[in-house]
Amino acid sequence: MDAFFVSVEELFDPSLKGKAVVVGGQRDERGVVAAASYEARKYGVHSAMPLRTAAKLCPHAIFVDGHRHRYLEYSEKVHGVLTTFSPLVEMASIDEAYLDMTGTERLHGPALSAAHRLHHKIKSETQLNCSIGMGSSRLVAKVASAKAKPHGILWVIPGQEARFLAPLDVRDIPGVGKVTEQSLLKLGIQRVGDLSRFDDEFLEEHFGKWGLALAGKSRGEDAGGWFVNEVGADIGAKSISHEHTYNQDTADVDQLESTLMRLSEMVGRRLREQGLHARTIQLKLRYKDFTTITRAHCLPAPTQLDTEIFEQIRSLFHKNWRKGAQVRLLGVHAASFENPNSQGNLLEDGRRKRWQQALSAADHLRDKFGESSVSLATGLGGTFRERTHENPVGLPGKKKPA
DNA sequence: TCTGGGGTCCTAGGACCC
DNA sequence: TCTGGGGTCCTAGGACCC
Repeated sequence: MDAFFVSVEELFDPSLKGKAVVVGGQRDERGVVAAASYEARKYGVHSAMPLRTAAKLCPHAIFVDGHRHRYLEYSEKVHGVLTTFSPLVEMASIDEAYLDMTGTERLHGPALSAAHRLHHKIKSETQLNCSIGMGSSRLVAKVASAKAKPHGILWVIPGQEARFLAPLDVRDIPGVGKVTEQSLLKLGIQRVGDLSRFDDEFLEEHFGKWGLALAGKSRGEDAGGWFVNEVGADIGAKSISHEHTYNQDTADVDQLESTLMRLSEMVGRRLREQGLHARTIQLKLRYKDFTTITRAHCLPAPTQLDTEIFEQIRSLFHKNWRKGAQVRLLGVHAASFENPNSQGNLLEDGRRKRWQQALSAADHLRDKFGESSVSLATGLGGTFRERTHENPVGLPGKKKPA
């Protein structure tokens, strides 16, 4: 999708159309640009740039908060259209998908004309622009769609893959970021064509497994461990996490613990929604100076309970936090999903079951009355922080009896 | 310029086991 | 008396993507 978040926001507020728009937060907030309109990009604004930098580069830009649920809703609409073109659809992200069009000629005609009809249908059904890349591998299709933007279609004819890629910057290869680009530059490799002239063994020596993948990519192949699945073989999530960056760094234990409780609840809730049980619980801690640590603990049995997650997180936090140090960010991460093997002792099982019931009741209440309607007390001196719509992470406020 | 949030994959070392 | 080789699991960190 082209400038997806911006385009969706324009549907909700048509006055944004044609203007410099930055999605991701307000101009004076801590945060980065999630998406910028083409108008804003003219001023050098791009995604991942700090909001404050964007405000300096483009002072007249309109800053809009992100609305994830809106994007998910439109992503689902797009997905609906895609499935009418091929049964093999793989959503690669919220605004990106691969379609395997092999064998659809009888139904949709030649792939290029199918692409044109898809282009039209996406626009008429969602009012959004997209770009389409066509190729014999995912890599080629993805790079082609990037080159087709905005609102274009680009077909790389089979056999022409290497020729299409050769003049492009290595940075255009998905997976090559700043670091890899610099390492390649030191070897005199700037374009994909330069890369393809080195043999596989040389690249493997320098970059290990990744070097071998790079060699394949320079020829337009997916091989190398990144894109080996069949299109449409969508795999479930491997981890679930939530994190929060404070607008002001803090060293207030109550506030920090309150945030960890909240994040644990959010992770627990999503585990239950997806019927998952996690064995590894990880804390993320970023200090004022941006140094970041992660500390994980592996549970004897997988869990989806807020209380068990928070218990681990709380202990990891107190074992690792430099007392009094200003904290910028906290995160809670759950991974190593396993089936719960209920062979613990019966007493524990009964206790867990009751928690399970209490939590799904709480989940229901949150569905009905909003996120802030239910919370577990953190048990800090018999009080908890009130959370309101304006104060979603439980910043210090008036205290209520637990 | 002062750096979000939610993910995936890879590397590497240590513990532990046979 | 000073040591192998293969495997798995756990933990920490980092590159990268949208």
